Amino acid sequence: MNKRKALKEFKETIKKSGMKFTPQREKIFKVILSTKGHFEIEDLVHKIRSKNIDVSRATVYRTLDILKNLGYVNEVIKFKNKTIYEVALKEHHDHLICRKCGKIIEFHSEEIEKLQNKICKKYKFKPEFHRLEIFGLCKDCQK
Amino acid sequence: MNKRKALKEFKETIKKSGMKFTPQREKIFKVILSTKGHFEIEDLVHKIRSKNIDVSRATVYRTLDILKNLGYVNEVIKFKNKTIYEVALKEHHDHLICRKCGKIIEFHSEEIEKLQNKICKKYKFKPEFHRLEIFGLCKDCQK
DNA sequence: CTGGATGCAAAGGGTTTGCATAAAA
DNA sequence: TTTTATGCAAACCCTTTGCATCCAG
Repeated sequence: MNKRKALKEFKETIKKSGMKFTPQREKIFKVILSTKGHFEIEDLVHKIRSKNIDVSRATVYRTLDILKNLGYVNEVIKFKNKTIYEVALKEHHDHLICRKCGKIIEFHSEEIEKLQNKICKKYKFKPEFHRLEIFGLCKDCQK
Repeated sequence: MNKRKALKEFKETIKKSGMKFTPQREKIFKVILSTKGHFEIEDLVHKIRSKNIDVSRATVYRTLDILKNLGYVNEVIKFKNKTIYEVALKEHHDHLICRKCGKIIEFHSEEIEKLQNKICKKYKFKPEFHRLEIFGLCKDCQK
């Protein structure tokens, strides 16, 4: 999905949800769209500030919460009391997280997903989303 | 492993690591041993207080950190900025977490573990531990 | 004795919130 | 005009830390 289209869709969704489409929300959304991979709120605030865009930290937090509820971003993990997010536009995937350098490698395994569904069925549990994080040492940090 | 034995082993481990075996550490360890399933620090503090045991919150935090490093407890998840732990005496397992009532169901799948190892090999990643959390609605909360 | 452990209270750091003001609709 | 959003700063909450005191080894 291209950015123009995504923005338009976001505008409509926001309005349909009874909220207002403000310049701040537009700006935050745009910055997130241009973000590759994972980010934390502080990153966002700095990125926004460096573009001479005026949005308060509080608004960034409030908007992130909205974006999470609308499904535009996912909370990946709470690490050292900081929340790490990711843009939710790509396909679902899981993470290998290097304990040493912090690198995050994404992977996807249809086989694992299938096994998860099997387990949920067994417990009559209705899955909505999941997180699989494998911590360890990446290729470079094993040296 | 019974509690007496676990405590003895803990005492030895603590000493071997060059730390002191204090009454506070003993008390905290005992309370954790008698804990079934998951807990958060505040639970621990209250449990300890209700037994008229004097241990400061700071010491509980410091001891939990030691227990984590020694492998006696695992950090399960950070939820609403609170850390949830579990006793690490049982076999490794993963979690189904009910988004509505907060219930945590444990499961284990050897098949999933094997697939994970396969993936790590592919990325030349050396896994140390992992977390698989499936969020959704438990049997009761689907009604 | 002596160095690590404890308790207290204060500081930290990310996140949330109350309130007056601003601006979408 | 009405209602929701913003900005600011203060409040929150979990967690960490500095320091004087204590105590296990």
